[in-house]
Amino acid sequence: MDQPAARHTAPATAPESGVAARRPRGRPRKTVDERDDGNRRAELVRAAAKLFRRKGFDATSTRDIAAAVGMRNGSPFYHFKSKGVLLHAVMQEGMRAAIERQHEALHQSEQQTTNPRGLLAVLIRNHFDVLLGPGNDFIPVMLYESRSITARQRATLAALQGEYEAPWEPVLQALHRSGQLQADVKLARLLMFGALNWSVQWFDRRKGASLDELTDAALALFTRDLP
Amino acid sequence: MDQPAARHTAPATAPESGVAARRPRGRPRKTVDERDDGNRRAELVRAAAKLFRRKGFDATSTRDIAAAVGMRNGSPFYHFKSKGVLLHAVMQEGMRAAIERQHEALHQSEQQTTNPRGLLAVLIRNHFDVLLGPGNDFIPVMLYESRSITARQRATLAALQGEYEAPWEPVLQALHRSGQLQADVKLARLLMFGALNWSVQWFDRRKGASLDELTDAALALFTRDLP
DNA sequence: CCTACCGATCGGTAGG
DNA sequence: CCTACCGATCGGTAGG
Repeated sequence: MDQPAARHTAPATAPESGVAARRPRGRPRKTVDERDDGNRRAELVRAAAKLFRRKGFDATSTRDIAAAVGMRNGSPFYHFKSKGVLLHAVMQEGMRAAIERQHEALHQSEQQTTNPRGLLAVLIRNHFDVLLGPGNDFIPVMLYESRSITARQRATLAALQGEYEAPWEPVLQALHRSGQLQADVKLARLLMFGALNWSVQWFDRRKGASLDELTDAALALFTRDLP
Repeated sequence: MDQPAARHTAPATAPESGVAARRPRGRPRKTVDERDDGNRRAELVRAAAKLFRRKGFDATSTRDIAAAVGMRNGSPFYHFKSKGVLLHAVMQEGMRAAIERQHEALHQSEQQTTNPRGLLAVLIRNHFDVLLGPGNDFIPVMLYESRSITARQRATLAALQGEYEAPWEPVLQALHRSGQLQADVKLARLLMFGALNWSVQWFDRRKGASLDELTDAALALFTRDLP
């Protein structure tokens, strides 16, 4: 069923290159210069996303995450109340960035593209970027670790997901009306997102198709030419 | 991105109905009657599949699994050398059953159906059954816990997956030749399986579409009528 | 953000 | 397959 992808056995506790060295030691906490605090938090989220994606949420210890940013065992809890809150932060940050990125992609192309098929191409291409672009670990974590968040956390994410999916709806409706998309729109959307999201499992940036080729294939698979 | 699905918070340690009561207490092990041993092993695999699916591999303890079949803490290790071997057994058993089921589905329909689109319908419908049918936890576990198996284990599964996918290839090729499938065949196969496999994340047997309706939608989405 | 630590859980094993 | 147990790991906290 198309489910390969090597298990990265991981160098266990290798800290990010040089990060530990750059850590300002005796600095008083919470000075006027808040950049430091904010950066540390963002570093934690980024490192957590990377580890959660590679090893899974349960298999990643908070000690792993701390080590990745050059902190000691208990220090992540200074920034996040619990490991679960950190996971949620990864997902939220991922959705926030994805929504913004999609906005920009649509805005940039709106000058040239107005036909539904072109818009779908933009949406799909951007979605592949969000899923498979270098350093984009946030959304894959959200997609594959949703079991580990609470109902309340899931609710706030659902709102963001609705925001993300909103621009797709009119495009799919238009394609359906013109006969370029035959299937039931709601089921088509679910199946389409599945096809795209699953690419996380098999896509390898180093070999095989490019994201553009992937987009072409998806578009050819899902839509037909105007009758 | 279409990623809801409620988290089954689970009744924690409710044993299978009556299983514990039926356990033969003082029976000597390994008598001529080997049925018992085989059944216990199969029970473990089934219970493990159910728990692995609901809570994830890492979040499921071997104690959970033991309790689910009315065993004590260490007893699963009498049947399986390690938790990882048990996971692998779940996946293997799932693939074995899926392959057999697919064989039968193709055989049964071969009398009536010879056109590629009809065959694809049979394959997709059967795949939905394998993924979403009642009690079918094995394949979802394989799809979503592959990170937790070793490279060697993955290799044996890859062989089975190849066996499972084999009948799809000529069907997709034929559809491509006739113009009913436009996209590149290899990428189309990967995207299609993604669309189907992802249904595990959102499909709810109790509401919404039936597996037949799902199959229709997938077929309409992926293929076009003969030109 | 570090130090030092606690309580709980877990995979697995010996020995019957 | 049970009993009893070990060593390791983990999330989280107090106190500075």
